[in-house]
Amino acid sequence: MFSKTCEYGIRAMIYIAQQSKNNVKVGVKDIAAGINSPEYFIAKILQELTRKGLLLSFKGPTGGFYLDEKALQCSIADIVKAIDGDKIFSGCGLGLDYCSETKPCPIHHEFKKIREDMSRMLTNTKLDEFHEKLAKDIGFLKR
Amino acid sequence: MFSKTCEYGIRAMIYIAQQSKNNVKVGVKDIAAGINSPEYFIAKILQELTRKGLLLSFKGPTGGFYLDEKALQCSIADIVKAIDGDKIFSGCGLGLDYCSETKPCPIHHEFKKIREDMSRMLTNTKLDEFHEKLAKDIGFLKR
DNA sequence: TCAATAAAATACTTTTTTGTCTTTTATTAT
DNA sequence: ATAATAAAAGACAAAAAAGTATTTTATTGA
Repeated sequence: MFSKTCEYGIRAMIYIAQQSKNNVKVGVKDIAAGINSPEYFIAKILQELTRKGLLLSFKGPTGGFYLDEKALQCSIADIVKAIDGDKIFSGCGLGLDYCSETKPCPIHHEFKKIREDMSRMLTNTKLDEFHEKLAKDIGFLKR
Repeated sequence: MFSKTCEYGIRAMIYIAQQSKNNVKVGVKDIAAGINSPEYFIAKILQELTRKGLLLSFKGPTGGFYLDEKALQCSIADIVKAIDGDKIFSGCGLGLDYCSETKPCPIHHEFKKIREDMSRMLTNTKLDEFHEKLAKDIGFLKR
């Protein structure tokens, strides 16, 4: 469904959202341990998300990654688009470049509904939901 | 969504299903041209599907790939499982190994419905549907 | 029988994805 | 000022996916 990069990215963003409850910035090491991902790899992913403006960061001691009120409005769909692009939202299920309503592939219409449901779900799920969630849920971002 | 290998595989199977209307075996070259895929690559994929019993083939002159009545009962889901495995049907959206009903990831329940819809759709779509379809539809398997 | 045909098997190359490591830059607290 | 900290940047390595080419085996029709 999503690339590994994207899976790690979503998990990290949810983790950071949860941790941002108490306005605390979290470091890469902490995040990697929290979501069970390779440390250097997630670092690269988070830097990319920061560059794209979905995530905030601060260098130096007491630094780390964090989300402010505005960034917490980010949806899972935003993260997926930033990392995997929008193939999953608009691409043809059979990989055809010019598949469309007027020139549909054999399973275009069946796929459409599923893509729309997924798109809606990912768009409606925002990081601030996880911000509210209790600390015990964090464990479920690992393994 | 699916790997490139899987996309080509599905397209080829649909193409063969359509061509099997008149009990004609189709060769790799014909299939590659028909679905606009790399020739050697689709050959390898079809051999794998044949080995797994989803597709029938015959060597030598007048040989090629074909589907009999039984093989035409194959669903898109069967093809996906044979090529990409069942990650898309049962795997966690965030890539967690032990995500489950009792230990769900933060978006487990939202994902569940989508996975189920997709699974149902792919399972209910069988190759013999395409077998019935008109020849003009074939163009929509390319590009 | 034998030349032609077409899939099967297999080896190989390229590209993309995933993952690791080192150096640089910004920031803080002493 | 400066030592410590943590992200940013960028180079590098390994693994997986995608794609290509060659050789072998089975089958047919002349």
